[in-house]
Amino acid sequence: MVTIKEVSELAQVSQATVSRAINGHSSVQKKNKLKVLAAIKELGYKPNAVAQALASNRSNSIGMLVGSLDGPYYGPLMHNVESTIRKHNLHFVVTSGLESQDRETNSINFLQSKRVDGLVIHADQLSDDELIQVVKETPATIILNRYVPELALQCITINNELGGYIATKHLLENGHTRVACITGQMSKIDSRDRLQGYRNAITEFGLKYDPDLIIEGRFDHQGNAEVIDRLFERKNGMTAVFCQNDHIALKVYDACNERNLKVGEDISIVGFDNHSYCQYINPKLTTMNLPIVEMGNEAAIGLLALLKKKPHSLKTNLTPELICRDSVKNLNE
Amino acid sequence: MVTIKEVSELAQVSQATVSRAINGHSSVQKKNKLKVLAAIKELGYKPNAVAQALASNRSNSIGMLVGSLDGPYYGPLMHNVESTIRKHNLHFVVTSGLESQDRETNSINFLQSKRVDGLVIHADQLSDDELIQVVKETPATIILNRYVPELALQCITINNELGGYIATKHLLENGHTRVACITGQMSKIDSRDRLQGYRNAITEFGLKYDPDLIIEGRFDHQGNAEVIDRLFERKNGMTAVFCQNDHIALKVYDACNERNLKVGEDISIVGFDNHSYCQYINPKLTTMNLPIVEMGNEAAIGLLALLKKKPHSLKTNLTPELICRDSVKNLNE
DNA sequence: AACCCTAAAGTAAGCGCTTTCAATCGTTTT
DNA sequence: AAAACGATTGAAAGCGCTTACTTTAGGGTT
Repeated sequence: MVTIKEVSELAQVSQATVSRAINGHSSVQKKNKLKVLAAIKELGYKPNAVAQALASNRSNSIGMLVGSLDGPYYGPLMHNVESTIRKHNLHFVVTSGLESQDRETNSINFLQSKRVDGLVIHADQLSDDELIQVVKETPATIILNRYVPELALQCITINNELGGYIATKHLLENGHTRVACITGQMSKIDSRDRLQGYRNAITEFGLKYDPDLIIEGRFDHQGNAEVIDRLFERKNGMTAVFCQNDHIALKVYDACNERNLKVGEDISIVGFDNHSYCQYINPKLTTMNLPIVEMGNEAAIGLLALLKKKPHSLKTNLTPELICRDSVKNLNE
Repeated sequence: MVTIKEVSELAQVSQATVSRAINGHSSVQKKNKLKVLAAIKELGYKPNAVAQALASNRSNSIGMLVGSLDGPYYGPLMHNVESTIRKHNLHFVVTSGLESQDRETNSINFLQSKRVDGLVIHADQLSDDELIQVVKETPATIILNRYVPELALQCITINNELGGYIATKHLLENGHTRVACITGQMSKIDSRDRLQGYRNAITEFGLKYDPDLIIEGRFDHQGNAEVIDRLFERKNGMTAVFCQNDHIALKVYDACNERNLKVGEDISIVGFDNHSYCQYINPKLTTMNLPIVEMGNEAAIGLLALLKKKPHSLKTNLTPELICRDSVKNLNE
């Protein structure tokens, strides 16, 4: 590996001058700058980022923690953060937490040990305290999908309550009065928020909140089939169901098929997440689109502001958007 | 930030001993090791990975270049490489090349400047020469989905020819004799390989290769509709079509719908890629599954071997697998 | 012509760690 | 008991860069 020393010798200037030339510092004579550039080219010199980081205490890179490197949610999120970051000549490092607290802690330690200048964190398992601790070490940190009061200016969340409200309202506006809701795990704040949105809509429409219409499912693939069976067995007169995510909605499709009920006709469904398969299933699923792109962009913008220590006003609570497709019947017509 | 110096002072040993204790070197008295560990805990010391890397010329991390951080192909790939890598206590850094040569070069430079110990590269645009150059600087490099003769032992590819053969054979075995093939861009090696597999199968079954049945489409979303129209207009008597990827297959579904042809009945289709939506469309698409998981694992295993300079025998040409669903009719019955 | 300024360059001290080499010390060998 | 040895440790020299601090040189002042 060729070092700055060799460059300085070939260019016949000091290492300091080479360093200044590389980093676009003022006060380097044009003549010398050209000599340096020529030498760099001739030797094929590439600065050692490790040494640069150690000496300058800046790494010109930002780190991101996501739940998984795979999947329809994190993919676009990483992509959007990265592309903005990159435009500002910062480099991007991702690690995954895999919904394990150890892994999340470990990943953040890794990023911090690499002395990233900033951090974008999407953590499920870390406690508020831990997050506060992280921010203490890496002040330029943006936290996604979590609200920590002490870090209010650095948190970006999705307004799940509003999302639940919009989804439910859509059903109500289409004339449904018996709208069921299958939640995710109630241990998750997302589930509770979406359910609250559901309640808000129900109330707004002068209906009564009926626990018979509510059942707790799971966001992942486990055991929703039985839950849905139970919901059907309740004979609660439901004509529509708001599923708190698309996986659940898919299972309801299956349950309807088994019972010879036609989705979008006998029973209306609204999902949540706007998973890519929503447009391929039959009938196409009406669902809530998560503002992932927006979240990625906001995160990057907020981060850049933090790095420059500029005051910034983040959009901190993003609104999901209703995507109307074919799984909801309008009873008013 | 607390440094090794402070730890050494608190533990009343030299920095060298602290360093050795941290890195699990032999020859550190148990007594001292405990003192060091206690001091580390008390101070909350975290080693500065940047300094470590500079001093040791090892970073304990490996880099990966993918086409995009988003998407159903790269997601699992990253995930699988990462999980194996992580088990070996190495860290993982990804960057994306976005199918631009500049970006790919830039990304690799970034990773090399961070002095990653090894590299996994999935590059579309880099030339063989550039790849050889990269390997010269970072010998522990695995190249995905490319075959560079000079780097034969470090390349892992998917056997597209075999995949095309298997897909076509499946159709032939189901009694189809007029099997069309819609290729990707013929400028891409994948397209040519898959087509060659098609030819092999056709020949093996004693049929004649008929250019009337072949048409060049695109792997992405652009313009396949017209191509498919042209194929249909040829009135070539086709009863089945092998689509070189699932996007194309999806377009053929649309074309069939427009013509009131029933997929899996009037016309049989095999796709390629096993995109997640394949199981959600109607009828479910029979397609070739890419061995992405296997590729990720092989890459990681190969990389670890290279790092240890152990000889290794990589599985270098992985076989896609036929996933039978409902889009192929058996004419023999 | 003596003086002062300032832009540009050089010198050298780290950044926080690893690692070579030398020193120390309790043992074992003869 | 002297010599030799191996196991631990410490001292210190870097790793390749950045950056405060100094020096130099050229230009403008008086």
